[in-house]
Amino acid sequence: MKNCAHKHSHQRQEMSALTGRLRQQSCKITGPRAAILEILRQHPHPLTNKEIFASLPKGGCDLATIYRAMQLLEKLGMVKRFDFGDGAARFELVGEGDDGHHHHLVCTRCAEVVEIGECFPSEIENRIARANGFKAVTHRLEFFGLCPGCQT
Amino acid sequence: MKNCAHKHSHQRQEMSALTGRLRQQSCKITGPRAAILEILRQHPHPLTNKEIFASLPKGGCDLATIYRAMQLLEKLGMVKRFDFGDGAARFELVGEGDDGHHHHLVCTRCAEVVEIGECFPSEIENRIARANGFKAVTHRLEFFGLCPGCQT
DNA sequence: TTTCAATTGCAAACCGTTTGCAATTGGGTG
DNA sequence: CACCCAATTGCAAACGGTTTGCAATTGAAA
Repeated sequence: MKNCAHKHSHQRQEMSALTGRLRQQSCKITGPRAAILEILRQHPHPLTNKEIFASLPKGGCDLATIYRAMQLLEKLGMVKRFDFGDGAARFELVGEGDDGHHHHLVCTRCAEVVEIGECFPSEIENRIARANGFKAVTHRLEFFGLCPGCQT
Repeated sequence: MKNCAHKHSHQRQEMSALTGRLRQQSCKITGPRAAILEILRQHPHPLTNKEIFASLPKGGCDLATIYRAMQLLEKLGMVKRFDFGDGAARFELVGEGDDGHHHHLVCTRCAEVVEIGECFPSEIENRIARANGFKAVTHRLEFFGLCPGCQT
């Protein structure tokens, strides 16, 4: 299955590399898209569409455009969608060749997010898949707790 | 942390035990609530509010009432909320004394759900918590894949 | 049976997300 | 460099799940 042992290279990707990936798919490099990619580049953390919207330079673009851009980027594998269970999707830029699979530790009080290197042991996942006859099994895993600052 | 080794006793709970738990909290045993508990008793699987609504005998109750009932039951720990990432919350009855913590394997095509006995190793969870100074750490974990019948 | 807080139904409000459509625009082409 | 058209955007309306205000209803304690 998935290999979770690799480092999640969070070194900022070059803008040219990002736009190149778009161009390869005959997608236009528009103002809104460039601005969105720039925001994602600057925030190595999962961002909601609304947060991206708020971070956009004045006169940014429509919220709907961000939703559409994130759908596109996700489909192209340039962005990974995360779900912290609060009803809002979050996105993180993914390195080329990487699948972006990793997990987070989220503070249930202040929403601080820490990226986690650990992953669910694939031997166990494989066993679960086999035991139930499932194929192409992945998992969604997030941790929740109280961060140092929020422990009363 | 959590003990994941116990069996998830899915033997149906007595209706009287359920209503008793409600009564203890000075909550009324109303028609809608009894009907909802009955549905949950009969379905040892995560159900959405809409599914509960649809399973209700004719002339059931308002959808809003179900939402309110599930909120109450969750607060009382009688029901556990699950999130399969499709935007709809799902609920399962929880045995008395149990915390209901467990996971599922969900078919991404037909939505079949299998309950999983395995859990994320608590030693690893503890290590993650300690390493980041977090307290009271839990996790949300679900598996997704193609069930035997959906593998083309 | 009386009584009152708890609960319900209904409709409107909310929130994140999607979509139809006309206007705009990137970027390959001549 | 001007042209052209498919790709993209803004805007507003629609959507699906969930919540809420309020007046009417109802358990169950006394």
